[in-house]
Amino acid sequence: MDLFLSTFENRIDRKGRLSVPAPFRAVLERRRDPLYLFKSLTEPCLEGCGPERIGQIVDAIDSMDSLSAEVATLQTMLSSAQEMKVDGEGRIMLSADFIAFAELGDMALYAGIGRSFQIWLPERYRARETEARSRAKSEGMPSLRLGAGRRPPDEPPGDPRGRR
Amino acid sequence: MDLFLSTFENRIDRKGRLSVPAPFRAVLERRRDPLYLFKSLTEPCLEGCGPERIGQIVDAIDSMDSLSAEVATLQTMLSSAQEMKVDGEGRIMLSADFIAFAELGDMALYAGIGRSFQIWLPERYRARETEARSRAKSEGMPSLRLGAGRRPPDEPPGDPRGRR
DNA sequence: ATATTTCCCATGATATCCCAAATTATCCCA
DNA sequence: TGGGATAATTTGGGATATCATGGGAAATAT
Repeated sequence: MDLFLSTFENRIDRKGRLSVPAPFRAVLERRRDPLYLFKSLTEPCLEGCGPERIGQIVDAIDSMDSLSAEVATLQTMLSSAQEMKVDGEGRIMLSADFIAFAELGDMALYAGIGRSFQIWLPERYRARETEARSRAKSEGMPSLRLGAGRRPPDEPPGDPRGRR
Repeated sequence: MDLFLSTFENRIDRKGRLSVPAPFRAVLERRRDPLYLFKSLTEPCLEGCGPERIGQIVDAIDSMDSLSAEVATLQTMLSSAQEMKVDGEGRIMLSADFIAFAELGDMALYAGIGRSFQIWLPERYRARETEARSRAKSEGMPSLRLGAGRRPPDEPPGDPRGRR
């Protein structure tokens, strides 16, 4: 299983082009998957994924009551989604809409979060990261059940298996 | 699977012509499908799709009690449907009836929602989007079980467990 | 005949392609 | 281990193609 991991900071040039990090491109190319971006529903960032996630949303909509608020929410995700064409140099073009939504300037930060990744204004991402870290310190780690989910709950803390 | 995604805002010119977004045209042309538009049953917008969705509606009607209210409702969709002719530049002409129904002015917003798309008065669509986003923030995302896709089929709908 | 609609071509804006420079990472051998 | 060579990646810019849009002329209908 190959995943989107780590963070990368790239420049948005004056034409609105942005390089996709080579490791992310490698993941998509290995699967021969196109890249989709859509506006996050809950945060000021863009989400990137492959087709399978888009397909899940489409199928969920078809199986739900078309009058429900949830369908409207899922439709909002799809109607903000774009299949990105990657140029010969591995770049995508961010629409003005995307740039405005994530409030990007001339730099963008990719944050790999496993099966998908996000694109943030770098300063904002870092602020959020330090915030998350201090929350972890004061409130303790979220309950993480790694593996098959049957690890004994009394395992000693300080487990080095953090992220990264 | 090629889908209708993203949003596009196009002008309705003084002759009443409206460009179909090139990516949407590409989806239809690849399948050599004509384009159908009909009035939404639930919202002040037009729905666009290929023949397969029209066929689904026809089949649904055939399998239902012909005296039921639902059948009358579905028939309303069909009777409002028009096969649109697309000119050499990829434009359609909206009937006065369609324009009045969706209350369109001189701009139209296409919203791709997977296997179909909608046409809205831009301001109205954006208001609806804002609403959906604030609802998603306060009430959490719709229950989408991403990843291993092993959601029990009997899970209650409206599960507030958002993702992440 | 008069009003629409359809076809055709023109134009401006913008995205895409292609090549090249600059930057960074990787490798290899001393 | 160091340091230079080599390769990979990111970034920039000009040329080209695509797309949305507008308008005139031909065709069709009223």
